[in-house]
Amino acid sequence: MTDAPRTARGTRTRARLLEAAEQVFAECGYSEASIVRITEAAGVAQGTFYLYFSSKLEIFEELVEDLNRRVRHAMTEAAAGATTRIESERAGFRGFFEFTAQHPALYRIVREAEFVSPSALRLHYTRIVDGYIDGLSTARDNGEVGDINPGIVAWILMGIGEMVGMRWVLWGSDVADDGAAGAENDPTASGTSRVPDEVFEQMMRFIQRGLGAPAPGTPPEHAQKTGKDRT
Amino acid sequence: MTDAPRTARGTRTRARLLEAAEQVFAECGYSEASIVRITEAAGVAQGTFYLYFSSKLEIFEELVEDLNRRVRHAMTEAAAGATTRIESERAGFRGFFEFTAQHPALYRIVREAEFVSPSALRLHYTRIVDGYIDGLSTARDNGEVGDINPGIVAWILMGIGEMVGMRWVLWGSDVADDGAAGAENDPTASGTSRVPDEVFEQMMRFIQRGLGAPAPGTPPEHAQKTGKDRT
Amino acid sequence: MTDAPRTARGTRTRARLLEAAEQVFAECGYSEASIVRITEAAGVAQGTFYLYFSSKLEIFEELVEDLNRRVRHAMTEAAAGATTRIESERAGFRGFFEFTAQHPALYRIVREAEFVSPSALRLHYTRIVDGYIDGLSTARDNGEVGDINPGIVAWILMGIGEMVGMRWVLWGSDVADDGAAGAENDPTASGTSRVPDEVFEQMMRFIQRGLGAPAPGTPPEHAQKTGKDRT
Amino acid sequence: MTDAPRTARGTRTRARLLEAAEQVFAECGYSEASIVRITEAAGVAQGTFYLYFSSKLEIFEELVEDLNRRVRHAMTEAAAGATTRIESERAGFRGFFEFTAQHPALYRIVREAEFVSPSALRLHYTRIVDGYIDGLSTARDNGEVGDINPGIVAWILMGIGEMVGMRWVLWGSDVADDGAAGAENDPTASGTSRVPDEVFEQMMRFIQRGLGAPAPGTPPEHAQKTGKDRT
DNA sequence: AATGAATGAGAGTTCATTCAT
DNA sequence: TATGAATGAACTCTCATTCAT
Repeated sequence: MTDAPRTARGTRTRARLLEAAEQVFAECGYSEASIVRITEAAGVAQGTFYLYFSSKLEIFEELVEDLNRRVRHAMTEAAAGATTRIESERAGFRGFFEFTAQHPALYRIVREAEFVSPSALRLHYTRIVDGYIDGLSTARDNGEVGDINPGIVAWILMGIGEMVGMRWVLWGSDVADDGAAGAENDPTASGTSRVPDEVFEQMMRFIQRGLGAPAPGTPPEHAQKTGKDRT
Repeated sequence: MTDAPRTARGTRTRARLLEAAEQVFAECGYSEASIVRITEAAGVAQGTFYLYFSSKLEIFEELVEDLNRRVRHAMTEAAAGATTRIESERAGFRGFFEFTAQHPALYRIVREAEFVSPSALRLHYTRIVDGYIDGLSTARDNGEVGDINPGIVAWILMGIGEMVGMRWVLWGSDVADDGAAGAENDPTASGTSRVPDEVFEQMMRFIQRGLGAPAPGTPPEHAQKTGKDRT
Repeated sequence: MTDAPRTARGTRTRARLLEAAEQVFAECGYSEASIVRITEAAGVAQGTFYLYFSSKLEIFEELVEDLNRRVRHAMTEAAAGATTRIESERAGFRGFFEFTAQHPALYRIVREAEFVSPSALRLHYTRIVDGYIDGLSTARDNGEVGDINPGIVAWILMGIGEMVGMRWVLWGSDVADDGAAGAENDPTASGTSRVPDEVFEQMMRFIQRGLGAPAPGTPPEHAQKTGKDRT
Repeated sequence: MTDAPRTARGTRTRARLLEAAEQVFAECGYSEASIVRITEAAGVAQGTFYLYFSSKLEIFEELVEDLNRRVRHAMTEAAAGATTRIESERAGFRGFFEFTAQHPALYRIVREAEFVSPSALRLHYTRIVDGYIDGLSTARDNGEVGDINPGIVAWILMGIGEMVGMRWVLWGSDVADDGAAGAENDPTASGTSRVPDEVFEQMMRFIQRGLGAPAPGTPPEHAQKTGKDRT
């Protein structure tokens, strides 16, 4: 009754609907987004929507799944060339922020998903977290980080990334915010993401210390202790 | 055209509406919540609502403001007796999680606010963050933590608290989640909040290290203590 | 959330909706009838409908119930003055046909109810049938009719009345129908109903005989046997 | 613009559509039935439907026509071997009930047809009635029944059959119904139809008497036989 | 201060039908 | 002959809001 297109034309239409949905959801959020808006954006009739999706919720969940796949891809892709744990972490966060900057939908959609589709929300977070867990477990076993519990610390990293991403990528550096003034005034951010360098560095330094990781270039046996010496 | 009640009866009605709204918003989210439901829960007629609030948005924003005031109160109250920075931090997080456990509305409402009232959302986060900034600035000047940028690190702490709160307070410890298995199986959480002790301790250790703070029981002259000296 | 009006105005509106619904259902049948049509006919807004009825089905069922009550009232009322069983039967059918002529909705609605609300349909028939059963049981015990099973014969009477009503009241006497030509050409029907006299008399004679009832003015002891002698 | 298939394959497809339609209409009624459902049940694409039928109404009317032909066939077939009028009547009703039991569609569809296609409905009834009229006219001329008006009595028989069929074939014997209790408890019905024997016998006795026909086993010179002589 | 009837725009969804392939 | 994508009007139903009482 719905779902899989059987011709090339159908495939194209379905894809256009998904694109339109991402755009509309990002702009107005789940509940303000309407099928009319989505189909208008996709340039098809309302009825066409129901040829491929059985409800607004269904396309939403597919979209969350899709974005999740893409953000994870962006993160692993970014981290691909890294040789040390911490480099990989840096690259991963960079990838995350850049993806967020390019697809603000991710953030907006995911946060609202709490009410719309709790299961989709959990799956999204859990999948990303699982990636962190893998990396952290390996790093711990290699002595690259301290004796942390990866299943917990992964959520911490997730929280940091999400909040920093919201604050600096989504809101931008022009937000009135006493106290971080220095950073605000410097909109020069590396890459395409809008996280100012100082913010990114502070964040990475915090994480590194938090993980009990040796500073870059420091012999591994001094790990946590000598973290202060760098810079 | 609305707003301030002029009699004691009116004051009571208004309060009942706010209470009902918190409950209804927490249960269904902003857009699913309807005035009918709120007025029903408050035991008044639909028209009565508009005697005290000019729109659904208005009561929502007032509610966010109210919750924000209360969560900050809970945090400072909890931290009141603390003598060291880290103790205060611990107590603050404890207070935060406990409040969240008792008022899941906070989380749910705030996360959806992104689309409903971005300004309310920002105000909420900013106010909490400002509290962190104050504490962190003082701590840095006292040498209790490393030479961090409080305007950035505050957001990091916010992110950690929010994600851990979502994961363990809102979702509970019974969520399937490979990797943090040990923690999951131990639902003994201190206080009324549902964050398992191990999770809480891991989080605090991460934060402490991240801040460049001396580990508890560690002689202050060592490693982390001097973190502030750099730069 | 729906149903009972609390003011005189509300009561009036609800009644207008029911009236409009009867009219619209009679005209177009259940599925072609739309809430728009009903509310337009009632002169209220669409939303108003849902103040008093939670769905099209609900108003339909209430209407069937209502019509059922009224048709039974019309039948018993008509039969009130009758002294013998057969007189009462005659009067009852007369009442039935007259009501049908004035409220064609009854027929149309009830017949379509098979798909819409089987329970309402059954209740409708069962209630009328129960009336027949009572009358027939008494008549049998009095020796006014033969040794029939009232629980079966009642349905037979129901069927006769319904079909004759459909054929002559609803379709009218102007229907092309070879074979009953004589009756057709005589549109003079007693009372306000449109069942031609000959049809009514044939029907009553059939029923009388079928019941094993003595012809009017015949001593009861000859009951079935001498039925032929009358006229 | 549509209609007649030109190949064997087309003929098969058309037949499959009709079959599917009967099934779907019987299940959901006319308005709830959708072309999608019919085509799905038939295993063809939606567009294919319009190759053979120009509209939903058209297939409906063809179906009513078809069923009408078949039910009449079933009735005449069943009555074929009968030697007396009353035997033939019995057999005819048996055939009718059996057909109804096997094709509940007949009932359901026909009753809803009132709104969908009044002309089809009338044609359906009229044709069956015409069969009765023929039989009754002959019987009357032969003195097998009283001096009835076949054009009227035929409709009476139709009504009896329809109501008994609805009550016992469609609803079944397990319907709560005070008064006919004895019959309910005996689900042993002859043939494949579900009309209990007692119900069938009561019905036939009623009809026989109503027609002024001699009871079976009654010497023809008595009572009912001479009913025709009156007037 | 409080009520609850009334509104009407707009939501999601269905479906008979058309048409290019 | 057969497909299935596409249409768009129509449907039922919801809800924030207004207003007479």
